[in-house]
Amino acid sequence: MQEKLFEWIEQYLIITDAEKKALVDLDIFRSYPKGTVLLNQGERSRNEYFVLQGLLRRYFEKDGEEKTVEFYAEGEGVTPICTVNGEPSDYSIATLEECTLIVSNSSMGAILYERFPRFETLCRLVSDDLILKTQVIFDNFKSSTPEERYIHLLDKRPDLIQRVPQYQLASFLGITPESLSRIRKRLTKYHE
Amino acid sequence: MQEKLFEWIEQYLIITDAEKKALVDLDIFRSYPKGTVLLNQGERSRNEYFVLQGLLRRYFEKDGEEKTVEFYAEGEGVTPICTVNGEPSDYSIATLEECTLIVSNSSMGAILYERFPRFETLCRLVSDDLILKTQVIFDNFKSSTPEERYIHLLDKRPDLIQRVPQYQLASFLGITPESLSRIRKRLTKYHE
DNA sequence: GATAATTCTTGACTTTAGTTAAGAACTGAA
DNA sequence: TTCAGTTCTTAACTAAAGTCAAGAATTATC
Repeated sequence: MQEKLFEWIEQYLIITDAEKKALVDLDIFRSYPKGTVLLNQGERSRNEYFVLQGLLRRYFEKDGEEKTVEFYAEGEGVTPICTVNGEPSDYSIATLEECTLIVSNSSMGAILYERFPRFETLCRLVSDDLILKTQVIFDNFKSSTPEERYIHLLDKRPDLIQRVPQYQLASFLGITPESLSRIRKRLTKYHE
Repeated sequence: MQEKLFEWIEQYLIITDAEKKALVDLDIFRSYPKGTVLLNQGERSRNEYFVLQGLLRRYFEKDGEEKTVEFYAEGEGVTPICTVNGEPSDYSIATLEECTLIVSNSSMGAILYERFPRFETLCRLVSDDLILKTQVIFDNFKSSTPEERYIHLLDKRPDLIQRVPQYQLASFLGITPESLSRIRKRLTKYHE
């Protein structure tokens, strides 16, 4: 399972065996059953999560509604966003499936940075990459209609369509479940 | 003018005089008149821009339309997004006002990282901060109506309303200029 | 200061999303 | 297998955004 982590890291930076060992020694691998709430909106936590197996959902409550804003599948990580400096989190995080995760916190990060300065390089590279991806996604989102956004999702993250309830997908696309249902109907009509 | 840069940096990390000098020695301060296109969609460039004075706009062409996706005012920087590894840029960048900018490229970054490792820490902190801000903005955007998004903009970046043509703001909000015009009308009606 | 170009507003009309409500389809647990 | 709870679809209606076109207001240029 930890091989998945190393594979992912080595997209960015080749690491030594000593560095691998340092990571494993932190004892950060954890499993959770489906439906586990890892973090509740309003709670303070410094944990960060990286998905080795399974699917996470990040969401928040607004006007009594649950708004789903992001999913994290294998090889994706919940950045410190929800877990900053002991501030109460704006978001909740829950597992949508049984999950194997890497759970770390900033003090572990500090230890790693000190012992292996290259981890800081790694984190910067990962951050820069994430900024880039997020911005492209946001820009596309802005300049698309709900229908185009759904088609785009079908293209880019087809797994989500299978793994996630539609009302959560709808929220993720910034529309109502009813609207998503109609969009799907519209698309099948013209596609067959 | 360079004081502005140091002020901004020291939100994240206090730097020494030697480090300040290293920055200034890179000779990175540049001025551009209003309307200068710094980067054209499709061009390759490794430059990064940080705004000391003035306003930048990032945009791209889609269906023959110019889609404005972001503005960068004083103290904001165009991250390497448009300027990755010699890939043709997905975006254009232009000045909306006369600008004083810091123009740097990744080779300068590499020099700095080597001579002053703390710059890598700085960049990571800045990146993490940007990820956080961008995600919060995106999440709000997703779960808001166009009208709410405009009200939010009024609240968070009132300067933009003054400094940017409305049709570019509309695009930035993901709507048509006509729609923005009607939203403004609606709001003044109920507000006075 | 007159003219041209750009930007903004308005109106009429079309399309799509939001809302509310009902019921169908599916899922999971006893 | 049945029942309850959840999720998805449909329908009727309302509200808002997109589109197209015209003209008003503003800004830039000579």
